[in-house]
Amino acid sequence: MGRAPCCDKANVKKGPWSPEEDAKLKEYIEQNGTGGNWITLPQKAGLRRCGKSCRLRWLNYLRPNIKHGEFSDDEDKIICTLFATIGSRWSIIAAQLPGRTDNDIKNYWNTKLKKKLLGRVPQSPRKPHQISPSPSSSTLLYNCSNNTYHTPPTSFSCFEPSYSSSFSKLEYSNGDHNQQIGKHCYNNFYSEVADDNQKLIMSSNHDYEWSTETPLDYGIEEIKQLISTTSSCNTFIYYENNADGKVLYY
DNA sequence: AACCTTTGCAACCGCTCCCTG
DNA sequence: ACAGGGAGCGGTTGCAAAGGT
Repeated sequence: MGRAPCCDKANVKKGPWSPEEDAKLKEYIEQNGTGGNWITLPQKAGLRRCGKSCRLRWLNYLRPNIKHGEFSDDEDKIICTLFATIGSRWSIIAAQLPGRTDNDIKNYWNTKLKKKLLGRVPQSPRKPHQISPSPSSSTLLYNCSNNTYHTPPTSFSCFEPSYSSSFSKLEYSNGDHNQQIGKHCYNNFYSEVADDNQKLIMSSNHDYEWSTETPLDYGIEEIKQLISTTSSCNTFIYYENNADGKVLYY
């Protein structure tokens, strides 16, 4: 026996929203707010929709100040930077891009930005390195101070990043131990490419800029070796599912 | 012009988180 | 401390439009 459905599936409409439904939802929320209860909202608003569907429609399309259309270069850079840092935490990334929704960014990443990046990165013939045991999060942190791999607590989910206004510094704090694990990762910050031969580099003074330095397209062993000779590096993140085995190196 | 393939995006699904009783 | 339920999130799907043959 599974969990109870959030709504009466038989009596809710699915699929694209009509202009009439949009108008009803918008009018209701503008007059009454969401009331903090999406489940009962559709009934109150006179809509035959699931509450989750209403919430999604409002957040992604109807709410004020939604920005549609092309993403700017600056937005691209921010998305790339944050994706390289925190992965597919679209809601967090969206929070840094006013007017953009997580769904928008996710779609943009999956359909355009990822291809744009991958298309410009020479595919490595190297097979992805396997690390065991593999974490459920597909993310490993390597700490060269003690030569060990570890998984971020609950796959980063217990981390709440705080960003400075310029995104030049990100910090993660662990709620239980108040650790600031992420901060030291940003010396020699390194991210994915945005243009031919270009790399987004975050320097030790926490500024970032597009650079034409040689790409860091290494395997795990090479990275480990590199780390052992690079004093400024403490940590890198290895995305195990990365198709071509690339490492995001910090 | 007709058909097929690709692309882009809105929306759904199912899971986890978190709040409340 | 625990269970239940709603909110929020990320992955995935479906479909219309655009592009290619």
